[in-house]
Amino acid sequence: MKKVRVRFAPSPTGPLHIGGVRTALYNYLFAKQNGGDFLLRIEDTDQTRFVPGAEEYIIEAFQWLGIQFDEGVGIGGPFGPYKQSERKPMYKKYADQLIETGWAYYAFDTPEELDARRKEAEAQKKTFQYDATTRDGLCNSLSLSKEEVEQRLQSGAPYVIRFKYPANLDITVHDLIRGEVTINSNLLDDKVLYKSDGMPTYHLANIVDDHTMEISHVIRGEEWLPSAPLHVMLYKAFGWEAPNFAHLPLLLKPDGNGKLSKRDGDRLGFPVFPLQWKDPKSGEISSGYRESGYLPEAVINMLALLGWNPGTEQEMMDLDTLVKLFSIDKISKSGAKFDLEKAKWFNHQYIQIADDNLLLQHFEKVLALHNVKAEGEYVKMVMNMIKERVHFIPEFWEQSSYFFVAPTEYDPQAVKKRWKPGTAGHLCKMIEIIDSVQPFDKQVAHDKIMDYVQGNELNMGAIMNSFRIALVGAAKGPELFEIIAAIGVDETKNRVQKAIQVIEP
RNA sequence: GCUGGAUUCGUCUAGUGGCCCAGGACGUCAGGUUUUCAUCCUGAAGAUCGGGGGUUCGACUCCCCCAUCCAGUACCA
Repeated sequence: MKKVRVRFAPSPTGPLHIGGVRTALYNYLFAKQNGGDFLLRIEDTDQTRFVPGAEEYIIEAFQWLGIQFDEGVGIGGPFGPYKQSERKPMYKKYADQLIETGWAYYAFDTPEELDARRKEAEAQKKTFQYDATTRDGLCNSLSLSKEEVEQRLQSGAPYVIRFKYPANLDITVHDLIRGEVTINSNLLDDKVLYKSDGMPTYHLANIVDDHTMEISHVIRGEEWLPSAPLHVMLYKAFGWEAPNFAHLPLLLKPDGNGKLSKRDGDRLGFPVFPLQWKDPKSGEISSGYRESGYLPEAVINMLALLGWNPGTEQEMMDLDTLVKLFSIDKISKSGAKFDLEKAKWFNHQYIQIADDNLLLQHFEKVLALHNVKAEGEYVKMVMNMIKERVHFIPEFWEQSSYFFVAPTEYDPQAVKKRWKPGTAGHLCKMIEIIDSVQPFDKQVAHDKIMDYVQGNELNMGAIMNSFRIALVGAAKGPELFEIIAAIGVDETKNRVQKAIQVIEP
């Protein structure tokens, strides 16, 4: 049995899409479950699409998520280099080998000529295809004489190397998720394997690398399914054993249909990228899960369940658990829509079970962002009082600001509902009562206030909520006497007086 | 257009011929807890299993046709 080796092979053309993260996650889970290796290979054969910073972004994203590679770019390993641009010299000989064995041929047609052919065909409602039926009419080593080919090659004329499909051959791809997928070679285009700029295309580089890196399973997005027959044929042409294939369903946009794209995220209010990304050219910023206040564990859990399930009703799973439970045959065949509400729920769950110290670090960062300095124990106490209310890290502030800073505004709706004529008088009286509890004890204070409220036949809801408005600025937050205990009696007095001044000028 | 893939509650999904007049989760709604908000608890609504034909004693599950959606169709990956 061959050792399990899988790879994640993005191209550095921009930030890593969340769908790509899921693909990587599934690869990781599969590798770890089978005691295999997981590698990162950068596929940068298209020099025109290279985006600076993209590679670093990819590495940082996986660091944040806690998904570790065993080999690859940034780590190294026995099968390096792991960046295709650095492997450039080795591809040519494989392309030549295919020419020698008759599986490929030189083509000298210019992009313009081919473009014209395509347009022409389109005008007749047909599709132009570079294949067995058209090869002879085009400019290549199959249609030209040997001497002519030789002469063109020697003169340095630009050329590409194309794969030569055998005519009318049924090619079957065995897919771990979809079963057998068969297509006839007559329907396939003689794909370019080697470009005129001296770089291989994805197809060649991918097969050569997967083979030389001893990849056992290719787990990738469904968008690759149509080119899988080519890959199968390439393995055959080289006489190599093909890896197992698994084509993952796509991640769809939450509304309507179609692949989740960069634009959808900011349009619908959720990140499409793990980390925030600033486009180096346009300066445009796309939000990231990390910056939006997601915990990596939540992102992983949510992503894992988009297209896979453990077969039980368990939903909360950390990385280690996922490694244990994952299985390719439980991956679904159809695309999954991203669900913001479910993501939110997951994040809330993970905030509740997060390690206190880790959460504290997040909380302290949020406070620093709002220029608040506070003593550690106090911050910790506040955090535990409010954390069950927060779904995303930045919400720590809106749920806790009044523990650090007195409110300057009072929610008009709450005021309208709870602040009645006479409220101010009662609040003053209550302040006196609270002040009389020496030393302050929240239970004693609570009981005394209750006596006052009942003794004066007041509306509990109204009076207590007006008190809350004065302290918090809104109708929210933990138990009132907890808040008083936290901020102190003096501060309580100040806030009540200020509220009366502002609300009843 | 052509080729391939997919199709179960709004969403993610369970379901591999009888246990399914379809189960769970998120969301929604209602009630409870909380003096408020959030949380939490309980309950409810919600899918004629895309449509139509078969096969079978019996189909969400097998076969065929149709429809719809998605992907691919580059010297991009």
